Amino acid sequence: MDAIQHVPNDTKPAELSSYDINDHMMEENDVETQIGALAAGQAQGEEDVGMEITDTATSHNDESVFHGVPSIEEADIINTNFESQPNEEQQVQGIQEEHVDDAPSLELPDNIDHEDLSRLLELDTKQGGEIFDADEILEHAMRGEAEVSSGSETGDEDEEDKNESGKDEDNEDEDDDEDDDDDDDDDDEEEEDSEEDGNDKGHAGNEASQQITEAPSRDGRLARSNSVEKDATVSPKVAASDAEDIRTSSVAAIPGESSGSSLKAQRLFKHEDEHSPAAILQERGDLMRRKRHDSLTPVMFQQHEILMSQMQGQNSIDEDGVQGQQGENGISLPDEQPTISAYARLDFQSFTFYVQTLHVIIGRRSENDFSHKVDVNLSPSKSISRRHAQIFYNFGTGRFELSIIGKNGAFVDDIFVERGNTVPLRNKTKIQIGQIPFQFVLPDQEKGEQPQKSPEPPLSAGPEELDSKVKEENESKKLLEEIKTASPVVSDTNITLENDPAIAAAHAEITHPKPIPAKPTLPPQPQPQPQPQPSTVKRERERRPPKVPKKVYSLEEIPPEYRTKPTCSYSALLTECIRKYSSPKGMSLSEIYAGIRELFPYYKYCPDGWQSSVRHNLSLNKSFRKVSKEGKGWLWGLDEDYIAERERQKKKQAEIAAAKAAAAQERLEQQQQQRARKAASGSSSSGGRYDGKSNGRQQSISQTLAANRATDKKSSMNDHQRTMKYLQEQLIILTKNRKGLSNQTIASILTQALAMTINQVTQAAKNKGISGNPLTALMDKNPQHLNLILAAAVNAATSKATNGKVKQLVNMPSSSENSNTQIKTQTPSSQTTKPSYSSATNSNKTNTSAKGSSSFDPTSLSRFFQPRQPTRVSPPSSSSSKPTIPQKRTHDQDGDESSTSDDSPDSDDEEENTDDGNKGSGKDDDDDDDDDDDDSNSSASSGDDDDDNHNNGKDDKKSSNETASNRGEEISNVLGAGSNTDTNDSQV
DNA sequence: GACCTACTAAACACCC
DNA sequence: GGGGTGTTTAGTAGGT
Ligand SMILES: [Mg+2]
Repeated sequence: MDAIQHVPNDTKPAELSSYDINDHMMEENDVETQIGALAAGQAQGEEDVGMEITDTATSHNDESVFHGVPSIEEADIINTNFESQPNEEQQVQGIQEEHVDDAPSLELPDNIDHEDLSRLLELDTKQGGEIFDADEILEHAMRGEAEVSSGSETGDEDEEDKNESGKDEDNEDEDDDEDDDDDDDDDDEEEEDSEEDGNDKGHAGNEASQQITEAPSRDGRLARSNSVEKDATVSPKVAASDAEDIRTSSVAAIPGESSGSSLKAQRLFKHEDEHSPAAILQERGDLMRRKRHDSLTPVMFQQHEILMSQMQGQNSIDEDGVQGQQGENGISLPDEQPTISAYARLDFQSFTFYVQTLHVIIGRRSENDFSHKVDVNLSPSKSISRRHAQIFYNFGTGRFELSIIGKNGAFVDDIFVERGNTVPLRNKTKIQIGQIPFQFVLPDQEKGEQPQKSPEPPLSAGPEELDSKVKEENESKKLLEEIKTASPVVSDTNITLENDPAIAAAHAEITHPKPIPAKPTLPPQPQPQPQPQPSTVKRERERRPPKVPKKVYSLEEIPPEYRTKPTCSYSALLTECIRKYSSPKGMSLSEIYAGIRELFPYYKYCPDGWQSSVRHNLSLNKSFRKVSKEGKGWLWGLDEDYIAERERQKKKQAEIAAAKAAAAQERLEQQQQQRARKAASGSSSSGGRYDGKSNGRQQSISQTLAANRATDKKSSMNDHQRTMKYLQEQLIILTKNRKGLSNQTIASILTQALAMTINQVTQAAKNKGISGNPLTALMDKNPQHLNLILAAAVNAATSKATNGKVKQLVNMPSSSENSNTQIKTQTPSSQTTKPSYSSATNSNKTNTSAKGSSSFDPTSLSRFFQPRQPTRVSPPSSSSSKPTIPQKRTHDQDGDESSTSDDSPDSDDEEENTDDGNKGSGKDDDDDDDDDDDDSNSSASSGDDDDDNHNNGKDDKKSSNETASNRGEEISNVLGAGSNTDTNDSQV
């Protein structure tokens, strides 16, 4: 127990997890304080760091408590503490044991293929990079949180880094990214851990630490064993006892998936974030941290076990928890198995660090820096960067890889690897960072039967099998998935899970000790596992038979962030997933499922059914192609050519659109000028509409694709185009006097103003229950009002764009007189109504609208509309009922609660399109901001991009402003967006 | 109301 | 033969 208590998973923050070599030797100082901070309070007293931590952990251990989950804060604190702490921390993270070199040899199969460094390098950049990308986001979030919670530490780190070297900074950045990854991993782990912890009571959380230190107390192990059960299947290999451990590990494995996912989790978070804003971010951060903490623990694959066992029972966990000591090694319980579950271990001269998470950061910890997560603190030597290297599991390659972040590089198998390079790690790979040599050791796979078997690996767990068996993984993965699902909560949600009793219970089940060794099984809740299983081990499958139906989560069990369906389409999901996790060989369906779960935890909790959609998408969407056949099915990959083609088209169209827009603007300006001069009364016709089309919309690929269709729509477009044209013209007029603002600024202002106008009008109309195109209606019926709105929007946008330097670009008509002069010029292009600007009349509305020129007041619109109805009947009520904002298939949201429901969104479909992907893109927008960008890939976009457009339409409404503003694109663009996004197609 | 897009579900056929 | 996989079709829902 103690041991378990020692370090609660929770407590461990990612950082916590970190293991300092130094720590061992060094002090534990800070920890205490931090610990004290821990709110839990429990801990504080306790002890030394370790204890304290433990305490918290302990408390947490109790499921209830645990669930209570240490608030993020606590977790964070803890983490920090841990960091500071030496021993425990060490334990936590990895498991460091002192080690006896002798560790039983792990036999590692070399599943991992060794590749040439060069090769590796290549890989690194690619794959590794991607992974990290996701993390980056997380990191940001994390940092933010960190800052908030912890305080400044992050800054410290950075500073330190800087101090160290400019490069370091870079490294740090990288690190950050990595960290993110780590976080993710950790998170996953944490989840797992948490679960385990919950079950184990602390152990789980501790796992990492426990493992590390402890030899695992039996209890812990037992608990694990429970978890192990799940794992069991996974890694049969290990001896029975080991098996148990393994199981635990497997459990972890399960989590592993999650863990694996955890990496992605970040992204998920992002997505989630999308759903929920800042709060979510914070949560993420918290999660991240927590996860991290937890992450320390986790996993476990059999390998670990194996390792452990091999290592000797050494570690074996003493129940007691010697945890910390364990590091030492040894000991242990043979039978039960040592239990440390880990994906791999790092054998240092004086200690051993167990890699229990999918991402381990190796570097130099600065005492005050909590922000940086350093799982393995090599030395205070400046020659070692804070984040000098990171070991992570590359799902794409299915193996662990070492990415060198530190400026001074490192030696891998006696080959110098410069910073920025990534090298694959295989069993017994020698690594030297600074003056510290160590060896990367994988657990024997043999024992486990298949090295990887562990299921999860696929995405999550990767480690296990890393290499080989991807396929097998599939199965295992599935298992894992299931397992995950079972435990899911844990993993993903950490937090929530904690909260949820049910979850806890589930966890408990999972962890339950009972089973011990042999049976793994997963427990997902239902799990029958205990069943007698064959003795042996691991055959999860055996257990599976009972196959646990996927657990149905209650709302409470699902973390709030994961209750809503991601807004992105399946095509976007798939694109992102494949981009991020796929190996050159492609991804199997099960891997894809796992990847999606990782990226979007929502899918961990929702009822099955989405897989069908995924398959449907893969088949129909041309962006996805079969890469190679493996096992029952194919390995899927992205059809980059197709995607690239689409991209090209997209760009092309964008360029064309831009050109048109520019031309149109000029024309308009000229025309307007002429008009002004001539003062021609009826000038109405502006001359060619400059293509309404031109509105500037850039056609996206999808659009292009859809172009054909678009034509059909043209008719409908007319109004839209006309309206856009009108708006564009008006804007141009309104911004004639640029007041010295740069074109860019003006463009931004125009964009924002347009977006604001569209949004406000649209929303106001919706609120009023007006369907149809309110802008057009307004333009036709009350152009003055529209002009005022535009003017107000322009001023608001101007103020915003210039940070208040220029509050007005347009002189708002005090009341009646509008500044209309300008406005007057205009007329809605074609049609009809020409606004009689002259009158500036409508002061009322105008005024309101005008309100601030600076302040844009949409409300005025409502007024407008109300009366207006004539034009459209708007049953206000009904419409009103609807959410004003057109969310895309927000249903989800609505449904959010119902996880099951579907919500969802978007998607792709392609159908015809062939395109496939196009559709998805819509979301992208959102994503774009977030992810895409980051990823750059735009990935999502890529495949889906097209879709995006479509989506855009929907989104646009919502975010039109944002997008527009963000992008600061040209007016035309904005228009395009604003109007109907979909229109894109239409545009054509 | 017609069309689209996106999603879901189900039916089938394949393959392991 | 079960189950995963891949394809196809039908139906639905929200949006334009
Ligand atoms: Mg396809």
